[in-house]
Amino acid sequence: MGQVRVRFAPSPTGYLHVGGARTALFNYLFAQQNKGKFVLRIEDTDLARSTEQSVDGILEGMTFLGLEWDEGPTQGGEHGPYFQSQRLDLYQQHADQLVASGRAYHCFCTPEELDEMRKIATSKKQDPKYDGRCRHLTEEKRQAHLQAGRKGILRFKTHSDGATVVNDLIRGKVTFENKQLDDFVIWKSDGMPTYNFAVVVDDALMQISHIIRGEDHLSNTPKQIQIYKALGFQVPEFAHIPMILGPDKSRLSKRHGATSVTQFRDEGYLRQAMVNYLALLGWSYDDAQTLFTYDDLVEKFSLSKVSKNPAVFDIKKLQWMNGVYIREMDLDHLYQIVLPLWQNAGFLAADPKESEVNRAKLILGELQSRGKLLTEFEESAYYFYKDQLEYNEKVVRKVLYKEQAIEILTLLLSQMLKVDDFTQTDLEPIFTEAQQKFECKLGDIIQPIRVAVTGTNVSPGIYEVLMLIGRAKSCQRIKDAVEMAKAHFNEVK
RNA sequence: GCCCCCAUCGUCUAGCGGCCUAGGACACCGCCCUUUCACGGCGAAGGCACCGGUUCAAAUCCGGUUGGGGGUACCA
Repeated sequence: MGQVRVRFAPSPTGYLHVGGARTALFNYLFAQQNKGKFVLRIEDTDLARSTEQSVDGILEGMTFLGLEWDEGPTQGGEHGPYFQSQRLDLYQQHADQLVASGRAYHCFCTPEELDEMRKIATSKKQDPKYDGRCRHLTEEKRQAHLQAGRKGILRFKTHSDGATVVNDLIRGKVTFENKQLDDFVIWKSDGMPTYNFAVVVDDALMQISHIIRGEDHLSNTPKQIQIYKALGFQVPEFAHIPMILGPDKSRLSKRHGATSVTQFRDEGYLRQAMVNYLALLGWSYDDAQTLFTYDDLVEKFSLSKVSKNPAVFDIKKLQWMNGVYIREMDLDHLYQIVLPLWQNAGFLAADPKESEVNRAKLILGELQSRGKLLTEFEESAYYFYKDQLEYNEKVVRKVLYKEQAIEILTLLLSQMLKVDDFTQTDLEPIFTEAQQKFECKLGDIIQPIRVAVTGTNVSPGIYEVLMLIGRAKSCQRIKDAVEMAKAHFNEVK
């Protein structure tokens, strides 16, 4: 076997979705593992639907996932160009070749005629295939059509006898009867080649050795194989990986929620989690390992372990995995990632002082095991930074609007103002003494303070929270809470 | 309609004829830890789609049924 060359060939008609990303990942891993090349090619022959914006989105998604391509749009390569729209002359040459060799012919049927043809066929319970009526057009008629200004299209003359076998690396031999195929279009009237034609010319010319793509392409493979052969190209290896489905088992799409990888990034997912999860969608290593580093994947990935059945995308597992990677990450690294988010939220200055950085890391350290998404750290950190608390009304009513809560807060407030150092060592005794005095559980002391200081009943340990918020602000908030509770009781009366 | 692919807990999967009274992970439930929430620890529940074969023996091989997915475009 020569050098391994694989490719990812998205059409820029939308963002990079998880299905495409997973396909790109498998290609990337396979290339890395075999010291081969990973090619990125943009299949933009659909003039109506392709957009530049989509190209950017796809590149952005790939970059986020760390799927670096060896040849492609940005840096080129010796088999370029890498946009199909810039390879028209190549397709033209090969189409001419097929016409010259008698394997392709002009067809002047109108869409209406074709429609009619299919309807009749269907009503007669026959396959709605093209009947090949233009296959034997005389040269005069052909010229006449051309003279009349009809552009026409090109159809491939398929072999209808025998069978075409796709030797799939994942599924084994898949046999298609050639009589199932009709003379399909290879050149459209808008002057562009069709997918099934362009993909073959490109993969052959780009010397792709293994075509790893979604299972939705399996049924089209026999057509492509016939073109490979008609053009005298060597047929590459194929590996059709299973589809990714939504929770309702239908093909994953926008209506299932987030499906573009950049959107996942924006929602706070880490590259490692995304890659790890995607890798496990349709592939597994053994019965024990679920966490894989990039290097691990490159080493352990194999097409033979790719499963044949479609996989349902499970956001819950992705979230769990994201949490795992957040927890595993060392604090400095996590800080670097969260920094821009916090700056954006106004928590930290563009160029924070060292003391601020240290405090931010301490806060983040407390939050680290409590978040599954990076974006959660914005909400869970706000009371360390913002002066104005957003009280959770339900919680306030339940915890603060109690006669005893006012007493507890008042007592603790006076103690906290007196204490030498605002640290756990000095703070803890205050709480335990209060607990004894009120003859209650420690939690009954802590919860009112927590709500007073954070506005909610969920936070890191209370001593850490107090220390990180600081004496002045903590005491002020407790004072505010007491006022608020008192006001509530006055109102009730 | 026709063609192709697929079928193990709710989900992702291990399993490639006896090691399976089917293993792991997520989710769910319970318990522990505890100062709330997480984290962590322990435990429970939960599956070989169905029907026939082949075999001493089948989740594993074969056939059928059912179900799901894909293709059948001048989309890719």
